[in-house]
Amino acid sequence: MLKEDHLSVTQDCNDCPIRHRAVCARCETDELERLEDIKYYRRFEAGQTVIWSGDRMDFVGSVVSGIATLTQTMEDGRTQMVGLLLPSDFVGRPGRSTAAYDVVATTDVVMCCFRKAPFEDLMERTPHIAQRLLQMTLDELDAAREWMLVLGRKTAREKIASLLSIIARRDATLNMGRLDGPVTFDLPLTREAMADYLGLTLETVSRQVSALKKDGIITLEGKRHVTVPDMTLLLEEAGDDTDGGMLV
Amino acid sequence: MLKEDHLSVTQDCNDCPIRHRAVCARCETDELERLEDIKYYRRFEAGQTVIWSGDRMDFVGSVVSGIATLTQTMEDGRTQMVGLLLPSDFVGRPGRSTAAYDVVATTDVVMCCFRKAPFEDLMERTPHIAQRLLQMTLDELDAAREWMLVLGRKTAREKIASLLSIIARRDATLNMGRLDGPVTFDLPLTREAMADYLGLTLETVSRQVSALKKDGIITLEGKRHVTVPDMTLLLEEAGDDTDGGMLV
DNA sequence: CGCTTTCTTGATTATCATCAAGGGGCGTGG
DNA sequence: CCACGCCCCTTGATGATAATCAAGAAAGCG
Repeated sequence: MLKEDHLSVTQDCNDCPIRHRAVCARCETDELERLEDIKYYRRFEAGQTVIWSGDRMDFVGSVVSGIATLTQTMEDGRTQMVGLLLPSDFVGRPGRSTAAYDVVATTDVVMCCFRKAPFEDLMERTPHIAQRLLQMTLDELDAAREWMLVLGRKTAREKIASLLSIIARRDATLNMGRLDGPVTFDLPLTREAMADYLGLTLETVSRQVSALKKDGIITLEGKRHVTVPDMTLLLEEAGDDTDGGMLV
Repeated sequence: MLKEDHLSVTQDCNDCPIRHRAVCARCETDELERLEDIKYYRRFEAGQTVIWSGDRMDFVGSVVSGIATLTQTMEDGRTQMVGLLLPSDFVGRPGRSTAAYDVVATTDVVMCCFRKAPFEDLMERTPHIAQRLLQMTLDELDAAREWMLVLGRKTAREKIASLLSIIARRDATLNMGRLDGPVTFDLPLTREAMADYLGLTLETVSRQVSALKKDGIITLEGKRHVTVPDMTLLLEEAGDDTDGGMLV
């Protein structure tokens, strides 16, 4: 009902909450204006599929608010999450016409979309866009490689601790929180989504979360609200280099 | 002894075997000339470490010949391969001063290196380089995501079959081979490297290779020379969508 | 308040890791 | 040319970790 109202809330790029972190971050005023010409907002409800793998993609875009996941599914139903899309993250690949992964909204999501063909044209003529996209893609590649170590070599307990650290760190940077005292955040994922992220079953996720709680590494209020009394302990459980630079 | 000779073999970009696939692929003649000014060749012997994680990196570059690996290692020694670098692949990250991963030469390797600072300058002024690097990085990200499915959700047997398919496909495209008859190739990796690639132990790799051999999916001459009588069967073992487009 | 979705916990099983021993190829040196 | 040693690989026995199967509790929602 109010949906259409929400759609029009964020029309002006200057008021955009992701203005300085998204693919448009480096654009000058005139470049932004050209992006405005081809942009439109779309809203997706929690649980809704944004794009099916294999579907034709005629837009690319940025997550403005909410959380979405990128997943791959095998024929027999086994699924692996391969990307977690947060506000300012980019969706879609210039130069490719069909989606390679399922994109699903985990919470309500607002996306700032660009029609693909005009966006590609603009990118050819606007180095600032391509430069920013390169930077973002390199960051994602680094994240993917970190993730590969988690998937390939860590134990279930370490996997859970790793995921919690990642979410805690992100929340801290987004909300200007600090990492040297107790850290508190909400899990944006169900146990099943956590399992798909980590290559585990949801039962194992549940058990390991309980174990970390029993050992005092974390405390829970309800199932989703997590407090980490001492980040150092959590990072040790994750098997990461002892706090190396992370708390700085 | 002949080493220094080899170093000077590939001095002219026009004769370069990776000219049309590396980061310089889109460059015009004048752009290439500016790259020539800042490039130099380096050779690494099999087993030699190209860069240690955490080390200062004052160059970036392309693999000209040979194979190198990107690996991460945990404090207790567990290691995960996160990249397999083949001829034309790019090493290093513009805008970052220290290496994030160990780079190790698996075979003898020749690299075409660019001093980092001049390369970054040149990239700012040469969209053709940034564009090509973006394309290559997006491809790597796709490969990493495919790899994540393998690490997170596939069984040991499927992992081995997946790796063999990847190598077979690559060999076919490099050597203009076909994938619709028997396919033959050499494994460029030891059992241990395969294990680090797949998140397994070398014993499990050995057992699963033997099992695929016993079941007639592959045949072996020696330990490294593999023949796949029927790619369709191997792809089925890998758990991939039944040959979908792969044989085209 | 009842229903569905999400989560927890227990019992059992399967898969892969670990520990252990030995085979085969290859280069080096006697 | 052969013997020795080293590296890489194979195979077997055993054990640990996480998956599977199953039941029920808690939380969210109409």
